[in-house]
Amino acid sequence: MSRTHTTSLEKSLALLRGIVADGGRTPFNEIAAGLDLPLSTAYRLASQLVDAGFASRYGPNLYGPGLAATLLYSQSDASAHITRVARPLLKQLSQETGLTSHLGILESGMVTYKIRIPGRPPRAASFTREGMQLEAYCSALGKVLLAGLQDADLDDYLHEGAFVPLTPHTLIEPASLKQEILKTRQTGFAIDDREVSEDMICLAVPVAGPLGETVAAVSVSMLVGRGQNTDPMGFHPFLETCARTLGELLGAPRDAAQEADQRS
Amino acid sequence: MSRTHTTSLEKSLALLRGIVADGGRTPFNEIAAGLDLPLSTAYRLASQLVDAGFASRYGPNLYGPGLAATLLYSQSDASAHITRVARPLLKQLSQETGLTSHLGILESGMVTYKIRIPGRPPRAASFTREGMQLEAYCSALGKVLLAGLQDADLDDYLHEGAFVPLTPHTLIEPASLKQEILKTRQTGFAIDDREVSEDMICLAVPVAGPLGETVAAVSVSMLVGRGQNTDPMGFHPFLETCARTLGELLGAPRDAAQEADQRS
DNA sequence: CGTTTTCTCCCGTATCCTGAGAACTCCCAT
DNA sequence: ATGGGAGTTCTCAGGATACGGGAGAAAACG
Repeated sequence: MSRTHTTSLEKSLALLRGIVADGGRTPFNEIAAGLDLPLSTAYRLASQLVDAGFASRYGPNLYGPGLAATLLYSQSDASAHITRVARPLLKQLSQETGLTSHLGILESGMVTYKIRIPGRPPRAASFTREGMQLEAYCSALGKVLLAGLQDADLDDYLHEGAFVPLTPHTLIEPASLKQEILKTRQTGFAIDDREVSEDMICLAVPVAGPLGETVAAVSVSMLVGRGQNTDPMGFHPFLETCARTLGELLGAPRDAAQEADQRS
Repeated sequence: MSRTHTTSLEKSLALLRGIVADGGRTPFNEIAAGLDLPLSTAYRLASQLVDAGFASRYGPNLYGPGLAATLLYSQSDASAHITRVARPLLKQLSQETGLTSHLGILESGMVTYKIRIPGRPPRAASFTREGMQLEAYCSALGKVLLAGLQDADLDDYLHEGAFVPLTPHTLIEPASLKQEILKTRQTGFAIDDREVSEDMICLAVPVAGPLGETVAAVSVSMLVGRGQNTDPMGFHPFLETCARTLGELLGAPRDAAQEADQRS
């Protein structure tokens, strides 16, 4: 637990993280205590962070994000970064499974499809395009992403939405949707069984970010004809491996399995 | 020039700045060279930044912003920070001058009034409110903020706009607007002489941010009756002092006077 | 005005950072 | 294949420099 052999830069950056984490609400002495930093050291480091513009003094016992760093990072786009890292992995996933794979992120209540890798053989009538947006409630990707929300945000979504059925299988009851999403949190995957299109089944799992939170989701889609009852769970290990690898590349903590940790 | 006595954290943060500065376009060896860092040292520091999630490896000789830090800082709002720091200064400014003072920032082509401190005596019919948005081309604040744009962005603005005259004095010709803005860049201030309202004159100056760029503008407004010809330039020193102090609090470089440095 | 909390400064010590160079890995041109 | 060059990591010894306990300003508090 106590990582004794921590270098000075590590300490400073951990401190910075603590300072910026919630916009400067955590008292400084708590942050320092949480990192086992002697106060005198913590102050010295903090004042250097301030000098460099990465942090800022908000008040007594209070630091917050610095303007320089805010401006600096405001130009960089998280989803672009994820997309860039993810694309080769999804290509491999489609290679292995022969299925169409997607990566999606949640943007203001809608799923944005950032990556789409066609399966083999490339089925003609696949309707997704990169960059397109789709309602979240009906797709496997969407359900996984919704499962990653905080409880409060999730309830907001469920209460405000007008859920239109795309197929006879689409879930449109807020109650059963919530049920489904809670189940997703436990199992770590979601299935779309012809809920968005009559001939399509999808399986999706979350991708963990640096703090273990869900930053994206990946899925595989299979077309189903009449009668043939293919089970998507056979592909789950491939999908899971892909998502975990991606998460690690994005800096997710080691143990961030398919858990969804929900705070108040 | 060569700051020999630089601490390790300073070096690391300077390196990080260089890495994040333009989304990972600058080759790593150039950054290191620019900071007089031995390559071996630079690599060591960079890999620590990557481990901490503040930077990310984009490719050979290429680093970029890290996802963890991007997510971290994406929650913090630059304009809120500026507003918080600026408010007491504007209060003092209004005290000293007896005029109504404003702080505004540019948001997608419009000026957002973030702070409004009423003058003395509090004139009744002042039409600005905190949080309100106004077209940029007709106010002193707007002209200063436009003057802070890159040339390309400025031209975009001038070409796309439909400039509606609010008073007979409003400039609506793109050419004369550009003229006015170029003059503003040189002089370091802008005047709105009854261009937005028949009975109001404003004087505005830019506020410099951490890189010397314009991040906001402050102004004082005076009501003019018929005949009385008050010269707003008498208040310029007060305004200038306020803007400079604010800039320093925001981490502006010492020498960022009223210069507007324009890059290609 | 006394008391508590926050914060800075000092200073000897040991730590850990430094940076040249060797070594390794790719990648490309020959 | 072979050599060369750029990119990257590793090693290591010496010394700068970061560390952190503690004293005591300096604020906030009551």
